[in-house]
Amino acid sequence: MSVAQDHDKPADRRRRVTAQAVADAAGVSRSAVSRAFTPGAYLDESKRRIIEKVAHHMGYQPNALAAGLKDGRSHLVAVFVGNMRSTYDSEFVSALVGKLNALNKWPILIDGGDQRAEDAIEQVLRYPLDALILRGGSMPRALVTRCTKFGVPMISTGRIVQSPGVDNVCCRNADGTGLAAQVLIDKGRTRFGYLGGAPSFSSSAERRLGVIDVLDKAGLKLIAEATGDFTVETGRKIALKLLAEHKLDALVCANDASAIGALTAARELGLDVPCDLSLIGFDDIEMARWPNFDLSTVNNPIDDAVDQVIALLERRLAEPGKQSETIMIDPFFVPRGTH
Amino acid sequence: MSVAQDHDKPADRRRRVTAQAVADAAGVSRSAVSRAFTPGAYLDESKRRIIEKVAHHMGYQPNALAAGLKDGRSHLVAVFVGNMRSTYDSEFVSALVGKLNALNKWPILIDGGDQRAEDAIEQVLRYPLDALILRGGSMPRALVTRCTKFGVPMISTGRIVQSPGVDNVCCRNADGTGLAAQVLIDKGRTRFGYLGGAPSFSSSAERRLGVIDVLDKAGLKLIAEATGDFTVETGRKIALKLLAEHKLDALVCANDASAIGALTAARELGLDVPCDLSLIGFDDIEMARWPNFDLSTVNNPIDDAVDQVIALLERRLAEPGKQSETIMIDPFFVPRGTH
DNA sequence: CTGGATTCTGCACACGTGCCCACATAATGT
DNA sequence: ACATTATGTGGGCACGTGTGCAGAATCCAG
Repeated sequence: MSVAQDHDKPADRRRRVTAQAVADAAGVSRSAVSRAFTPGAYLDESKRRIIEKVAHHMGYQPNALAAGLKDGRSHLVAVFVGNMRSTYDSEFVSALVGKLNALNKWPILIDGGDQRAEDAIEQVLRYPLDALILRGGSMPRALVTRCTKFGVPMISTGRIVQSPGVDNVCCRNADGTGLAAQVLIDKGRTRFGYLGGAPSFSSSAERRLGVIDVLDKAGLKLIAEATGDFTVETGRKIALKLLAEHKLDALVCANDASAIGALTAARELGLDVPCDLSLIGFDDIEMARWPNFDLSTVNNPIDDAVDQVIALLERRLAEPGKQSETIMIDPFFVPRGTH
Repeated sequence: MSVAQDHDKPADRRRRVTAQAVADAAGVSRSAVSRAFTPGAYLDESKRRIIEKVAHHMGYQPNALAAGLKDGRSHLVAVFVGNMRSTYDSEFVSALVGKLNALNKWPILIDGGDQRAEDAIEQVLRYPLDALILRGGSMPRALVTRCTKFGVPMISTGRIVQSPGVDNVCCRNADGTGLAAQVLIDKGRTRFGYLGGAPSFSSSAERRLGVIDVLDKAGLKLIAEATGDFTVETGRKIALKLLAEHKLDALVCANDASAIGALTAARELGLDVPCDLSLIGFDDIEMARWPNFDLSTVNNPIDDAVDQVIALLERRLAEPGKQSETIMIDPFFVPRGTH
């Protein structure tokens, strides 16, 4: 039990295997070990093989903290998620995490829904982050400038942040709902309603305008509208009221969750969807495809958006001082059974 | 443009503000700055205030990489998620992330569903992780031993990993489905079916046994069973077949998603739930509460489980050599409209 | 054998911090 | 007045790595 380790430290807490230990065991210098783990480095092939074998056996990997300290690049990326409970955000983050992993960038998740989110950001800035990715939600202006001051590149998606040094990836929301509205107009619908999300979210406002503009060109107007919070439960509650008070034949919703809530409400009220009422969502989450919903909706392309975020990240790392960009993504209509 | 920074380095890439820079600006020693950011440290109060002000103005925070390198504790926690698309796992991770953030532990997410997950784990081990948390899914045995070799404490939840140095938090699955089955028996149901998940997941097997044991005590047997993959789509497909081929009056499902699929199937087949058929899920995800499902289910307590994971983490960090523990969580029946 | 070219390797520095230690100053006790 | 204690401060080491540099080793042609 009291047998000492190779080194004479008290070693109350077991430390990591170090490059020096591997070097000693393999009978080479520490530099050689370091080179064995550096892709383009100059090292005799046979020696490299020996070192790799010994290292694997001892359970050695270069310490990423030390490496990051050396070259100022941590490979850590903070991901600030507005609302992790939201289905779309959750699908988005899932895709994002997968692609970051594949790139050997490590996503640190921060729950923006939490009260202490600001504090969390402040704390996580202690790491020299490669970037901070914002997914939806709203981050206080002050925090954005604070991050810029720390020199952390920011990439926002789902909400445009107008600030020098912040790159954006965003969906052409108005185009999306415009497409949907046009389909309904072509079908002969005339009595339109809009079921929005929280007004502080620009996406809901943009989507609303998309409907209004297209209606306007056709000489039509919104007959009724109401504001929810992007969730199924609230969507249902709001829609029950909206549909009872107004005789609508078309309802465009700010997102799929709201639309699914509205669909439930319509059925509870005895309305036949799509005969009596056309119903359209936004996002095209997996649930929209379920046979019991079969929701007509606007696809908000996750893979495209994530790819653009990754591309922006790589460009930004290659050229830290570059002009900030805003990439727009084109949504498209997905016809299913509710329109 | 060619104006040099305070220091005479070429500074092609802008570096972080350092403690030395703050010390120079505030007219104190670097040690003083360090102390200003160390909670219990000895420093004149007025001096501390000055330093804090200057530091905030310059955008200084201690570099967590350097600090971690120094004391061998990175405050990073890898979270390996079996399937981020699963609703329950996503709710679980959301809760876990929130509580880790509150503790100033930073969760690095790894998507276990991805092909390259093994490689990702190998790479992320370069960071001296405080711990590795496994949520569901299945991690290859070899990787587990590899992590242990690296001295990274592991906490598994949703699936018990029998290995020295791995702590576990797990639900008493059999008890849960047993409770549900008993309720149905008391209601007079006799013709039971079980809709399971992938058999490689121990949770599904345990839940199945829970039903069988209770049926056995009542002199009953499973009439039919089928195996899905925990998703709504597959649940529906399997249930369509199962319900068409057997005249059941009770169907216990391995999880809520399967149950919701089965509910859809039952309705498509014209069955009245709960009159003709009692249907019970497992997990109690948010969706189970939606009025259009109103699913009777077994609550698989997320908050309790996450709290236990956090507690285990803290105990493990306080005493790295401690015996590994297995904490069992008690699920409970949630009566709603489908039984 | 010798000089030069080529291939390989070890030394030592820097990255930014926390903390121990020695020391300086102020406060207190005899 | 001096000894002793409390309080505050700066110097410097260690954490583990990547890499420039100079020098060692090897090889080849003359």
